[in-house]
Amino acid sequence: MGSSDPPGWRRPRSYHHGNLKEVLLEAARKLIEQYGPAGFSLTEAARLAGVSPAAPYRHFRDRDALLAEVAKGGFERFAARLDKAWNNGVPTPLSAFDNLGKAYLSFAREEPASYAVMFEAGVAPASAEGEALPAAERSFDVLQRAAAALCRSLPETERPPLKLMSLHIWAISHGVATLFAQGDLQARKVPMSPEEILESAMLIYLKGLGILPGAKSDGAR
Amino acid sequence: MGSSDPPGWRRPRSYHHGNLKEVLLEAARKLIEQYGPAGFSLTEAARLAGVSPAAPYRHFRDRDALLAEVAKGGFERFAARLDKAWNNGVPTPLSAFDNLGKAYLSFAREEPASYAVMFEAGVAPASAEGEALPAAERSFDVLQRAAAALCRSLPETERPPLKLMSLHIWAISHGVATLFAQGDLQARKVPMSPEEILESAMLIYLKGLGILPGAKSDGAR
DNA sequence: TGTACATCAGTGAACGCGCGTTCACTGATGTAC
DNA sequence: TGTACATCAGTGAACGCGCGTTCACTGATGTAC
Repeated sequence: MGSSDPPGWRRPRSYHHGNLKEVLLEAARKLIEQYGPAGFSLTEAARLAGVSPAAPYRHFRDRDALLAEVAKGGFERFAARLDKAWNNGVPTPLSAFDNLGKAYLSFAREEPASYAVMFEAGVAPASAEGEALPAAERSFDVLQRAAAALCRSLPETERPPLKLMSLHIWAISHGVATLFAQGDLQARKVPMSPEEILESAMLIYLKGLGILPGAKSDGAR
Repeated sequence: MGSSDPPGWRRPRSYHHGNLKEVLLEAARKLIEQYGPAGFSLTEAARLAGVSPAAPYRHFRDRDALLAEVAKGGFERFAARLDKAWNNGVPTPLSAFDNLGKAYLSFAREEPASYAVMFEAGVAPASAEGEALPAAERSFDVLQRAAAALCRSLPETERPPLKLMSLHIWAISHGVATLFAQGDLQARKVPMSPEEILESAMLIYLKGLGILPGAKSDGAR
């Protein structure tokens, strides 16, 4: 009936796949998850998508272009999830910050391939022409806005340099994510969950900044 | 004159190389630094060492065995350097801890290939049979001893779980090392050195634990 | 000190394989009239 | 509504390449006597 098909999604019919680009990206992510960014093969991704090895070249200039799109898509979803989790610091900056950390870890766990391509390989994400801020910077921007909001409870003279604080938060999150939350060699005999490790580290860090009150024994004072 | 040659080191003569194993490991590290652990090729390492592609098989069972030895050697040097930097907490735990962090970063910078194979790829380091504690655990053990020493100034009731604190320290160091200190895409438009980032993060973290005194404005109290 | 011989550490040619990429092609789709 | 045609998105065969690995080999080294 309708003259226009529903955009983006079609059942694979016969000759024309209709959905190949997205399917190839997903196949690539699956392969990268197993073999790493350098171990991934365009031919095998095509095989996994059920098309001939030449088919991907209708959608990507070459192997590197596909990898770059994996990174780009990853950064976009990453930025979106962080932003949503932060939720403008509502209801409170502290609870929102906790959500932000959890979102960071769950992205790294659910999309380990994207995360690896984004931060590990020397792959520069394909910069979409029309985009003002690359998604990578939008991700970092969420962290920076969170840091700023957390600092607002502090007298101005005691606030740390915003950029530096954001880098700290990023480094701690990234460290926990890559050491403990990445799939493969999961459970390094570590009895705690990545979320517990990250949250406790952040609590101590925020205490160190004076954003949270100090040790419990101090409460009696 | 002497009936026994100096062990380990000989000038490459003709047919017998004398030093091939170590040279191959170094060539591998150089290649991994450029192309990553999965992009490294045994054939090219042999070429770089100036021997035929079959020669490596006199020293390593296969490609994976060489990679595992890169990891093992890396962990050994890593543990040794951390241990030396920590120096049993002398002269003071705080200054020694600072040295420890710097040693962590300089290892990651000077041996990025080793560091990548150690922590990035799914490579299990070849466990030398006679060794009690694998070098990987000895590395972590240095962090744990440092954490313990730092905590000694704290009343027992306020000490954090040692293991957790060590994981925090590891995660922060690893995060800074992989995001900012690894060679390739150096300088992510970050105006600070990795050392500055790590040290400032650690200072705040230690303040949060009560090991260091709080914010300056507190000093007047 | 000299010789015989086992062992060690290389060579170089060859193999089968999967990869990235290209090419001329063809079937399906969408649009103009 | 129907037909002609341009365009899009696939096919499948082929290429050259570098890789990991093996094999029979050979030159150098070290040891026994």
